[in-house]
Amino acid sequence: MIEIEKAYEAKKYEDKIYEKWESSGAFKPKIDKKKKPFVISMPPPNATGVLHLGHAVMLALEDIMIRYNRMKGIPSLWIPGTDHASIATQNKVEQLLAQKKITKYDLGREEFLKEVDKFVKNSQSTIRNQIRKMGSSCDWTRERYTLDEGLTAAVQTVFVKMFKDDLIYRGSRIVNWCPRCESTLADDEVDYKESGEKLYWIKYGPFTVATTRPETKLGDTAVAVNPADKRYKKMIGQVFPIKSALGEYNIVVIGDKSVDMEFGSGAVKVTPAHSFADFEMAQRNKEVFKKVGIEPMKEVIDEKGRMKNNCGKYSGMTTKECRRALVEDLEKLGLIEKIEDYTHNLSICYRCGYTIEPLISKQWFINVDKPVIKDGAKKKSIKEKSIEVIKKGEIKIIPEKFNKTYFNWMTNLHDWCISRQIWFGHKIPVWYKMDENSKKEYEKNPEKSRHLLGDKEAICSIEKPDDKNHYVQDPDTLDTWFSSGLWTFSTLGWPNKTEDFEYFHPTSVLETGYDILFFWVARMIIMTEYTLGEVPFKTVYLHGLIRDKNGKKMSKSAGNGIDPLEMIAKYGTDPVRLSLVIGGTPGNDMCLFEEKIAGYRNFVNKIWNASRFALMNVSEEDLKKKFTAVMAKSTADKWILTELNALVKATNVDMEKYNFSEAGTRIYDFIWNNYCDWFLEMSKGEHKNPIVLLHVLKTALKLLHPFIPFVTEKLWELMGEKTMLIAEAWPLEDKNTVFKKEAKDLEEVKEMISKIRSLRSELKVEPAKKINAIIYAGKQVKLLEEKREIIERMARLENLQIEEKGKKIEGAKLITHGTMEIYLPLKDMIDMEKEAKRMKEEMIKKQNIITSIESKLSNKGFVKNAPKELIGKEKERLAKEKTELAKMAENMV
RNA sequence: GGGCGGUUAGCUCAGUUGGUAGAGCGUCUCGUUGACGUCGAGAAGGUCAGAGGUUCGAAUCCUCUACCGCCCACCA
Repeated sequence: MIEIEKAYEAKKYEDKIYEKWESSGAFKPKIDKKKKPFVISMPPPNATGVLHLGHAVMLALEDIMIRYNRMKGIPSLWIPGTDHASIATQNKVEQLLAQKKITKYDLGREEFLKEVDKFVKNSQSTIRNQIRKMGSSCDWTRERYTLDEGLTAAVQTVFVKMFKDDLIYRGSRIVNWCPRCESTLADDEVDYKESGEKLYWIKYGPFTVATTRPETKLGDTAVAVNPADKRYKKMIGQVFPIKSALGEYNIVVIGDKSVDMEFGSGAVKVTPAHSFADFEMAQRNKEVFKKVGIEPMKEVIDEKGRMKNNCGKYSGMTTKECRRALVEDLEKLGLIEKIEDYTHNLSICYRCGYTIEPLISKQWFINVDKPVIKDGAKKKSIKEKSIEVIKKGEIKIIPEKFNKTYFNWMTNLHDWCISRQIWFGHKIPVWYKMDENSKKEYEKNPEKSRHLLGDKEAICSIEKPDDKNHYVQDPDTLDTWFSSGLWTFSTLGWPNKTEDFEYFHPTSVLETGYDILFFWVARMIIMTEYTLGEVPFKTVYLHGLIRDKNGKKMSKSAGNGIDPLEMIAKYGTDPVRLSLVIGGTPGNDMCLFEEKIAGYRNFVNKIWNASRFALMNVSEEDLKKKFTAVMAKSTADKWILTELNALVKATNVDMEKYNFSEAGTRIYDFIWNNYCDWFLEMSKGEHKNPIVLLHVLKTALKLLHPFIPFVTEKLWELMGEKTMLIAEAWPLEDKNTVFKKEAKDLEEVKEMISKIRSLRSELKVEPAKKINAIIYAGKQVKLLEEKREIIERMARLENLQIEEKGKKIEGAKLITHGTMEIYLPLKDMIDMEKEAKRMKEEMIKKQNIITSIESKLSNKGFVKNAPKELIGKEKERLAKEKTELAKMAENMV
């Protein structure tokens, strides 16, 4: 008899257990070249703040995978880390400084970066603690940071390699520009927001054009029409003077298929320097511009979103101010035909929400179409290769539906702009030669002297050029996704040929939310295939977003967010983990609400109490005994062991298929229904077998450990185990513990008890009231005699008479159960009339079932095509239903 | 505009080679039975969005429709 506390108190144990795991070295895999390792690179949380539910679900799922594989004896490595998240972090620090009325320019680059580092160190330690709170069994000795020394070396090495391969180039192109961040953004870093705008119809030489951005009129160099448009066809190639508030200017008419004849007037004003579509049109019509001597690129908006000094009286105005002023002036000139309300999608910065200003800028790009990766005799572009690895199945995405999304994105990928005008990040390893004067000028104000950074004598190298006095490093930093794209191998020590890298790469699974499939997953594939010529991981597991009870996105502003840490404090980590895993399927969003967590807290407590009961019924001696199949004594023992074995088998299949929700649900069900409600209840009588009681429970604890590591570990300890559960071997099938006949017999007994209980309840017999029963058991007399005590206790019977067969008992209620007849003499206790009616209804139901099975079995097609097993089952069932109905009919008379 | 999902019990969702519709929560009726009221026993509740097709048999496969959602593109 061992007694433990009445309820599980997570808070009391969790931190201590985590420390014990960590200090035992269990998180650190042993390199064993004979075994294939299991590796997950943890998606590094941004170094900006705190853990949210997205991280929590990520940590829960990855920990399940890692613990499961570790218990299977596979060297399992889970590398944690953080991402410097250049723009996000810089913005955050800028905001904090703004509260003190300080700008980054007040501090200067160096001082500002010191501030950022301070901030990052602080949030990193917060994040570390939170990852620990979730019970994540990651290897902290290998923790990395995208901006640490080693990773910086990896970033520089890859950049130089790409530069040498001519894959990276610097060029003036139209880019997404955030005037607030004063930086470029990649195409997929642009968000769209529906916004109510005006559509201005402007008289435009011989045309009328419609635009939402009249201020860009100052940068117009053409009007585009569809070459098939009869109205304008003849004008293509001609030059027209256009009246404006700043006097006249010339435009050329170009023909381009992308112009929609139906929209507006069918003629579009073209501002190549400030619109992606216009830029492309100008590219396609280069020759036309050349012929008439018009320079297509007329830049009128600067990096701060203000009108350039070539804009006369509008110079210095913001685009918004300019729009207002210009429209007013055009109205005075009678050039505005009409103004309509119009809704369209505004491009905004995904980090700060500010309106994007497309403009021409000199930036670094990665050419995604250049054939550069050797593949046999051919060379393939990084784009082609990245598509191929998914097509060939070298990388498997779960769920598969994302393959299509991935292909679509990858196919339409344009050259990737990788330079950012952000201070915080990896500096670009390119050096520009300058004479002394230029250098002085540049250093005085780098922001305004970018034009001095000439390409001609630029050097790309990690080291500063020898002649360092004449070189200035590129002031830009790299897109944060450039470094996170290298994450799976840079964290393993690459570019050094470390043992870790050789052994652990490629990694096994990349688990993350589907929302960063493009941002990160796709870029990892690109970068890794290019750099190493291998995949970064073999499986991509994508989880869904966590939403609130009404399916709404959780957000601070909506106030519907759930803080995982608060929930952990209230209910413990284990329930939070379960609530994030069970009920979720890969790639699908999942709702989370507090009641759900509370429900799993109940489950955790249930396991605790089942263990409490088991421990109360075993001796210290029992704890030391080792279970073997021969220790199974009773039918109940054999039944639960058979069920347990089926559970182990099914769980293994689910775990291998990444069906964690189903695996979790199944174990939950086993513990609660099979183990607690039946086996434990049965064990309260004569048939007690402490060894089986313990063995089944301990096996279930092992299966549950990846899901709810804390409570299972604690119970493991309480069961007298000296080694930790985290390092225990994963349960495997044991055919010696399968007892088909006994399992089936016990199911019969269970079913019988249920039927008696059900009838009692329907007839409103008080639960406490003991009643008599006579069972004609046929061949099952022996079984029922063995289980007599259990049946009596669980069905609340006073006097149980078991016979092989006998006569109908007048005035007693009959329950038919296959060939068995159970009579309950309840005459005095029930309303016989009502009961007769109920009985009739039941018989009709039975008759319907019989009819439906009969028609199925007389269907030639069914008999011919259905599997034999199924036909056998149906026949068996028909016989059973028929027997039962006959008995009922007999009893009615 | 292009693509992808979803629609199953009052609510949140499972349902993996097509073979008698499931869970949790909620509801109702009982219950102080040797662990657990963070509990137990029992019950009610579903023409699986709609229409057609394939099949002996469809929630499951195909086609169409409706509604909801997401992603990509971005038309001035």
